[in-house]
Amino acid sequence: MDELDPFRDFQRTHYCAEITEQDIGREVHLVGWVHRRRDHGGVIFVDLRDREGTVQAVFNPQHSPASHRKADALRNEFVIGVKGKVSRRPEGMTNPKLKTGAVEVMADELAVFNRSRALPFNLDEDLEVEEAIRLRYRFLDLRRPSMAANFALRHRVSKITRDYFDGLGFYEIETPFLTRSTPEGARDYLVPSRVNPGGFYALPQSPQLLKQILMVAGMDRYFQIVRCFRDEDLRADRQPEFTQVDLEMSFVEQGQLIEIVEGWIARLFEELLGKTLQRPFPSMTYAEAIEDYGVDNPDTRYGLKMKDITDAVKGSEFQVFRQVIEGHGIVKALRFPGGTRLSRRELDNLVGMAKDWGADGLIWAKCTGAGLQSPIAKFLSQDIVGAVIDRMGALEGDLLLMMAGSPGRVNPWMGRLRTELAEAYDLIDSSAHAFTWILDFPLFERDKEGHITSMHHPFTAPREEDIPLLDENPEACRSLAYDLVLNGTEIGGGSIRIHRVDTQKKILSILGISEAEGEEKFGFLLDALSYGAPPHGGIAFGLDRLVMILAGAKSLREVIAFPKTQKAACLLTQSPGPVDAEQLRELHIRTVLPKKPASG
RNA sequence: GGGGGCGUGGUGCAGCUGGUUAGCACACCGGCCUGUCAAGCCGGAGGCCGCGGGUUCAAGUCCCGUCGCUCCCGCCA
Repeated sequence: MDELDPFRDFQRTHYCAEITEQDIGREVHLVGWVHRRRDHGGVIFVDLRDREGTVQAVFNPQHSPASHRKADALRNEFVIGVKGKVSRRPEGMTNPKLKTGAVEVMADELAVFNRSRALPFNLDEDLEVEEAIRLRYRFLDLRRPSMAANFALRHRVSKITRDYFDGLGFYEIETPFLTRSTPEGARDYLVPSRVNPGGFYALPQSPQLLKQILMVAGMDRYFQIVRCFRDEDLRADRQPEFTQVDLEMSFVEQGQLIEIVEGWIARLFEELLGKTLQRPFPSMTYAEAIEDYGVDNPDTRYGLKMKDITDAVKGSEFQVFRQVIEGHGIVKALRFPGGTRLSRRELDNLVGMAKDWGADGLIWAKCTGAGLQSPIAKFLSQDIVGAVIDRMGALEGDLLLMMAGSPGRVNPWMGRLRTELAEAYDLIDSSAHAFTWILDFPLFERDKEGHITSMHHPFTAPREEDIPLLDENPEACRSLAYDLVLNGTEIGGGSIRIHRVDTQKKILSILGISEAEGEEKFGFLLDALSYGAPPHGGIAFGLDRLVMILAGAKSLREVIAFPKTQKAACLLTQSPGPVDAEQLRELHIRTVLPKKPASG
């Protein structure tokens, strides 16, 4: 076996990708990985790669017989050092695809610091490789230039974020990971306490209460780039541990906070994408979002807004409409311009899709010169057809898609139909970045069991003018909560908080949390609020989601160095894994595994 | 918890209504080659078709179960 060279007295002078025509004639010392080797029998080319990119090293037997001989043994991903002079590539040999394509390094010396086994997958091509393999060999996957670029971007997002908030007088303050479980929200990750038998810490879902306490503590402006944990099922845009840009300010109102956040986002886009964002960002109320888009995170890169046509179809002969309207349901419609070109098969697919979601049906109607062409046309009088066309602003060639049912079901389904249509018929400008603030969220909502819960969280302040509603009709009460949506993804959300202890107690009581329970779970907050808490509010952003969008990635896993799989496992470290019985004993823990069906 | 997709040499894929020797590209190994850059040419090695069961004369192919990865619903700001 060939000897490896010691790494000694080898001072790197440049990153590979930094070599330019300015360096021609200069001696450079480079280190990195063999990205690819091309052996022509005589001359050998090696694309030498480091974090920043690649440069071509040339091993010529006439120029340096010893290093040429040594280069013969190089293979992909060997770790080497090259000393040599930068030269201009011969006429016609430049590679315009490479940043360093006009130059090359004529190798005088080659040092081989380490070898590599044959690779489990190809690193350089943007071929799709099964994600399980990429994750298992994440150290190789991350060497791919596109991944390196994602982390360079992520670093710059963090750096700009720190600089921006520092510039506005925010303190970066750390909050504990070992904290206590609070009700509401997501499932907690729990950590058993060795010294307190039977006691558990919870990893924070967000530093919510502690940042409010920091405001009470007079810190005035706080921010943190902080890991948060939620033990819920994963999605392409949801990991069990994720990073928030979390901030909180005292003596602030919604408008001012929004302005500060927009300044930050605009700076990120300006510096990272060279894109100037129009400010202020557009906004709509929660009620408008639901009315027009069916969801509270509308993708505003395209139209296809929907409209309520309940009153227009009232009195129709169509049984489904009649029954729904009698049952206080709604009928909503969406206009797809030019949609009459859809074939019967395509329409059936749309209907089938809606039924897969659980919808009772989806009704289509083509606007033709001869009126509405639809399976339900015979149930609709001329008056009703006229009213619908009028309401929808439908033109000849348009397709109308209608759904009837309770608002809680029809709105999200129509919202989903809208995105499916936009995707299927290519209505999305993928280069666009459409921001929308969603304002005036309801303070409360009802869960499946009919219990009243906080829409945002229990510390969100009601709108001043809606406070009287707390007693009469809490569900109509709007809050001072706000979300920022980008291209249909919620990237941040926050609120003005309750700073009066009496209001906070009232909210808890509406939520059905008894005084004793409130005292036990949030006593420290109630205490803090009663010692001169300043008016305050804040917001938190999903850093991973933001970086994902900036990087144009389809999954969070592309911008997280060591992400979890959908089953919340790390394929690199094989976590979660078993622990010793002794460790469990110390923690006063006994595991009870689910029963498996008896085998044999 | 539920629904969809995928699983075939190291990687990416093909393999028809079940049929005899499982194919292609890249990677790998050996050889040739002094200007390539996804180098090229010649040759070679490499497969328990995820795993288990079933149907059948016969299963990569059909059925059931299971495991893994993934997308979505539920859940989650």
